[in-house]
Amino acid sequence: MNPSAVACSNCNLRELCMPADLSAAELVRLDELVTTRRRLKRRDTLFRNGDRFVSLFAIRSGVFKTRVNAEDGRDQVTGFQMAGEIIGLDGIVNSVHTCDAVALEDAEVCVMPFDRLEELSLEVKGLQRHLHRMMSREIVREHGVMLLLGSMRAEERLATFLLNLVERLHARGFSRSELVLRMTREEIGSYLGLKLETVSRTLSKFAEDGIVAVENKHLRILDRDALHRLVSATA
Amino acid sequence: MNPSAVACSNCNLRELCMPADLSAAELVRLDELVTTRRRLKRRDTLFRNGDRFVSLFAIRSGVFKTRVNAEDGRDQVTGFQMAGEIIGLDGIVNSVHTCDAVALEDAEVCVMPFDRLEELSLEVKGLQRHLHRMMSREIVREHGVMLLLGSMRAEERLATFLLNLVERLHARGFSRSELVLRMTREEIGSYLGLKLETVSRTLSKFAEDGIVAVENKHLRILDRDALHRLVSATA
DNA sequence: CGCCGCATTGACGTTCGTCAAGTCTAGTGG
DNA sequence: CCACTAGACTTGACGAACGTCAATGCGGCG
Repeated sequence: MNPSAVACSNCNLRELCMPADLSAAELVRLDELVTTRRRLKRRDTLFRNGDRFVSLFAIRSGVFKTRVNAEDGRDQVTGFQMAGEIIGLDGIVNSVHTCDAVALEDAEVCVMPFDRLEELSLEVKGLQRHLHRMMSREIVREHGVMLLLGSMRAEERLATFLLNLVERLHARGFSRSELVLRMTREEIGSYLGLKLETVSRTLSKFAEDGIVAVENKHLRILDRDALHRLVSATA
Repeated sequence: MNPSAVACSNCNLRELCMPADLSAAELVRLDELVTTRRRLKRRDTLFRNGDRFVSLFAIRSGVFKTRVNAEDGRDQVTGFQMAGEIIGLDGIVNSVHTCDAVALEDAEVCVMPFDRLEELSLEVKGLQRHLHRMMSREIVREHGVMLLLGSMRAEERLATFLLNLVERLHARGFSRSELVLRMTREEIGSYLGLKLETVSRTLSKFAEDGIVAVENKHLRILDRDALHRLVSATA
């Protein structure tokens, strides 16, 4: 792999996964941090519950899911991550990963050894701040998921999910009305605390109501406002 | 307030909320960080959704709840926090708090101005590491809540909740079998994604089955194993 | 001592899960 | 390149778990 290919300094995703306000000198330091990349194929796991935690990973391409496992085999999808997002933060506390990260399509990640990241962030204040903000953002995101799981009905959950997904895709240059679902109905259901049949039925209902057009994994949002109304509907 | 009273160096909760392996010199620095405390009465809010984020808070005494608000007025309790735990991490990402923190009983917190905490953690590596671990721990905790909300039935949720609560109290020197619920049934329900009636009914059922003895807010665990079995029961 | 918030319990309704049948799709191997 | 198959999806019928609504009891605080 060509060294210049793993430089943050000329990565078009830098603004997404790294702090914006670094000096040229600091950027050079950053390139020392991210020295390797890793390619994954669909269904490959980036890390697994129980794996020793060594690195955080910045997603360069592809979509991942993270999931936690219950003792009895049930599992819960805790998030879907895409380009520019960081995964592995769960491993920091005990140096062990506590969830699985699985590629939903062929993907590539930047490997960021965490001990080096910590050392570097002692010297580069902007990096330290960035790391704190990333972790805080994840905490806030999970608050939102708790709200969803704890108090929303199926239609609201799915509407919230679709709007969030398309918004994040839009931030990456994709359409605000069309998207491809990289995950199965079952994975969506696990994330939303619903069974796959309920996800399917609810999507069909949205389609009937003219809110979306569904064709397998391809989805078109026909009535954004209707989706928004569903989200803020009084139960 | 007597200055010595706000020193981490002689605080009996230090091992809970601060790193264990600080040198004497580092401990002195720590005392510079935590200069004020704040007392709250029952129902007082420590911070509110929308408040500017300035400080993290370490709980010295009392129990808090944090909750997020939906636009339509619904809310979701995201956690109950007790002595030695840190609240306010949600505010870091955008310098604005995104949830409310409410005292469930008279309480006292140590105020840790976050800009100073960040500066100090540039110099005290153990403190930096500690901050990272705290945030990661919160992320992992929330994964557990997502699993609970997304895939457990009412009895499992409540059993999980009670075991977690009594375990944390035990770590603070309290009984492993007796506890006082500082929160209402409604607050428990909000946290667990259940209605207060369901919480009440489920508690009554546990009492009927001889698993717990309930008298208002006072609760005695009579059969720990039964609770554990409920948690790991295949749905 | 009285009131108000909290809790309990019952009857009933709704939403979503379960089970099942059948179609479709995409990936695999001949 | 096509046929085959396993997984993914849809849809329906039914049931269980939990929510809703309502009545009542209780206890702590002013």
